[in-house]
Amino acid sequence: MILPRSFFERDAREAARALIGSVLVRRSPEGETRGAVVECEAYLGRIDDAAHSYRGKTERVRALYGPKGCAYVYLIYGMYWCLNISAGAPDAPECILLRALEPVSGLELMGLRRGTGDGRKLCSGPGKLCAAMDVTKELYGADLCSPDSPLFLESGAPRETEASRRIGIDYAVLRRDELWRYTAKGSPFVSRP
DNA sequence: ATGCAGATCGTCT
DNA sequence: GACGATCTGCATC
Repeated sequence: MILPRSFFERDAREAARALIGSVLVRRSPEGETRGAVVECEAYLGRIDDAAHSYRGKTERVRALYGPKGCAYVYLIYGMYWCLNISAGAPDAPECILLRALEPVSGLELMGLRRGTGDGRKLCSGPGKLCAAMDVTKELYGADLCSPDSPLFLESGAPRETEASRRIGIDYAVLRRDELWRYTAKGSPFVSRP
């Protein structure tokens, strides 16, 4: 069952925690790949100095100001793409960063795109999962709640989750210690223990 | 196991 | 003009 828009129309922290165990599905000309979400982080906007929307609306984050359940894709360090899903109450520019997936199907294609055969490392990071799932700027703004979307989420088996500090945002003096990173307990597919 | 340099460019000040 | 919500390979302990 595809996750409805209402799933994302709530506090990004709640949606992020509930997202663990869901399955990200990518349909491309080369084939279909699937991965269960085992790690993600919530970014809250105006009150969160780690969020790209902390300082308001800019061209890059315009997807966070539209409908929820849409893709916010950005380039980091000039070479890796990162995938976020817009979430939050209306007018709240929040999002969920997908950080790691447990490969479910299409492993061969993922390996081809990633240049590795190690299943544990195929999607164990925000840049890695985008490479494995072929997520690029072309999917910017894509509606993940639409039936014919090339990228969408399916509900999965519930998993026990844990909360921890977000990764790589030590510059965010205000919110660096918030436990807004969620992981599937004990999963060997996360980006870090 | 831990650490660090380098790659590379769009976005924002 | 500076800096990333990263990843990889190579060096060292």
